[in-house]
Amino acid sequence: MSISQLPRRRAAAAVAGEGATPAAKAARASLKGQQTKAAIVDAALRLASRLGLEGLSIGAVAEIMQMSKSGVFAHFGAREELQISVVREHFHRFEQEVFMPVLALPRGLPRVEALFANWMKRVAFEIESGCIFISGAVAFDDQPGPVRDALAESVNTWLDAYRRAVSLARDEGHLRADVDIDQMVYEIHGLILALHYEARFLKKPGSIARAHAGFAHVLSTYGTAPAAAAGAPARVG
Amino acid sequence: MSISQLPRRRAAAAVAGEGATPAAKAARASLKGQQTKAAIVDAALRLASRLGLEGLSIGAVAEIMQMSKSGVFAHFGAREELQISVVREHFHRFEQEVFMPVLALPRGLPRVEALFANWMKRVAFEIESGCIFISGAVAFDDQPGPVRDALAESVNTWLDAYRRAVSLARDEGHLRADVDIDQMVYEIHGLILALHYEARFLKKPGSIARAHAGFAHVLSTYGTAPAAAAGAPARVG
DNA sequence: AGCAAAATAGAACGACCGTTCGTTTTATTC
DNA sequence: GAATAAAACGAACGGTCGTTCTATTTTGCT
Repeated sequence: MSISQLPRRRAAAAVAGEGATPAAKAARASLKGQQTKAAIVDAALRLASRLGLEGLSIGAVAEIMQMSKSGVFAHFGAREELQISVVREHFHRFEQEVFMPVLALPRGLPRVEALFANWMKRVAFEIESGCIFISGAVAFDDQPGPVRDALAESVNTWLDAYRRAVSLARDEGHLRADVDIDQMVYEIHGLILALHYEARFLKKPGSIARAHAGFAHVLSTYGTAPAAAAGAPARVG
Repeated sequence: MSISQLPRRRAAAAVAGEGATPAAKAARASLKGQQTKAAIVDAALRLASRLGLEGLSIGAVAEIMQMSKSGVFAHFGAREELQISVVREHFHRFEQEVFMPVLALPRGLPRVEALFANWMKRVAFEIESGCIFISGAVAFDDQPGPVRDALAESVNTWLDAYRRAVSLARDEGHLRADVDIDQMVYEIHGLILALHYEARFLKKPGSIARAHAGFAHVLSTYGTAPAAAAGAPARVG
């Protein structure tokens, strides 16, 4: 089970050889090849988190891997492919850490709350390393191409998953019947973006608490729980 | 009058010559020099809005200006100085378009609303051109130096000004007495960031309306107006 | 007009980039 | 272990970048 029907990366397909297209010289990969490629993507992901997707250079990755530039390059055939691999890997980890765990919870408000908590946890961690979904969005917002497409697809897949969770919560009666799903997710997304901005760039303390308080505030408005009807406290310690 | 006590760019100071420090070869600028420099910064600002501050190259600016690279370079002595000039110019225009007009309004809620409206208007315009305060924050969030400092100083100056306006509104009794200023501005900032993200990167329609609805929602929670007490409509057309 | 200074041009440098190519080393398979 | 294919290397190419240096033009002032 996965976050959506996103076309999965052909895993066993690479082993088959698939007709041996000469132009796309993907070829069949050996065991060692797959391992080092995965290690390269891992290193590249760490690098791209700090420097951004556009700041990702093959030479820097090669130095970390203690490999030659051409050795790293050969695994991807183009820098763009490396960038796309990084985006996919980031999405995969995001899915594993944020989305998958909540499937064990009952649908409705519990999942909506847990998804936000996991999302927050991840972005809070990324305050120090940087978030590719955020930095990549800025770097590629005006630059069409496959990297931008992969990035937008990942983000949209996640946001759609969140909207579905919110929608279920409304169906369960945990949220007001007239709640605008897009509006609620928009406001929650803003809380996350403000966290990344104020904590990572401005280095303003207390941002994590403000994100949590903002979420409680959103719930108190759109939710149907009796405790929230009177309005949540406007101040947070 | 200005948005704050931010140290203004020495305007007439450059004419004096100030002891002729040889290392800082700013020297005295002729009339023509000042004009072309201003034109360069204008072109650079437009370019940096699209490509980001780090994507700003002297060669590209020179081509737009129909000048030689070295001709452009000589006005700044370093690329970093050009970037800083762009940041300052962006701040200056932001101040003129967003902050200054509201001083004509009575303090309190009217100013808070007008500031948001102007802020929104500007960011909505920047959906097509890009916003330096947002793209620059991501590009320089992990890269210390004078450019980052200039950027953070500008943003903090603006956010502080907004916090002061909110604080006055609370003093006037237009907001709840227990409102947390930082919290409220954090949430409003999130609405702006979400607008830039969803409209410019994801190209999702209706984002502007959602930002407005989000602001109304914030006001209905922190405000004291009787109409807002029952809660604003959760859905927006 | 004439002179000093500022503005601009042009060529070149060193660094880094992604990419290509031919070779060599390492893995996998029979 | 020999044959074969994949992986890795190392050098080089063409390009862009910021920057430097020297020469030339333009401007501002008396």
